[in-house]
Amino acid sequence: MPSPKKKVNDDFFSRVYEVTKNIPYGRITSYGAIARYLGSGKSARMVGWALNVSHNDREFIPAHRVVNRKGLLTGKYHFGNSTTMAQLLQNEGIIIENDQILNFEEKFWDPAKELV
DNA sequence: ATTCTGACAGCAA
DNA sequence: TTTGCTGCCAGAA
Repeated sequence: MPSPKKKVNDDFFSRVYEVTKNIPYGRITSYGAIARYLGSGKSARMVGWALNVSHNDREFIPAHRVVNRKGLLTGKYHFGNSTTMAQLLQNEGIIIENDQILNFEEKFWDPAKELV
C-alpha cells in the first residue's frame, strides 16, 4: 500500500472548496460569508487564499462565483484572463458592469442560510 | 523558527 | 463623504 502523504480533507481549504462547490448555478457569495460559515468570521482573507490554491483540488471550483462583499470581482485577474470571471458570471445570469455585480443582493447566496 | 504575504472586512481619520 | 489603515488566520519563503 502506498503511503498516502496526502493531507486530510478536513483542512480549512477543503472546507472552502466544499462550500464553493455547493454554490448553485447562477448564484454568488462573498468571502466573508464563507469564512463566517466556516466559523472563522473575520478570516475572509483565508477564503480568498484557499481559492487561490483551489487548483489543488481535482474538481473545478466555481471560484468565479465568489466575490468580495461589495460584489466586486476582485480576483478576476487570477483566472488567467481578466475577463474570464466576468464572462462566466454573466453566462450564469449575473449582471456585471465594470467588474461590479449589479444584482449582487439578488443573486447572493449565503451558505450559513442555504447550506444548513 | 521567523517574517511576509494574501481573490477581505471593518473601523478611523 | 471617501480614502486608508489595521486586524484576521493560515500557508509560503
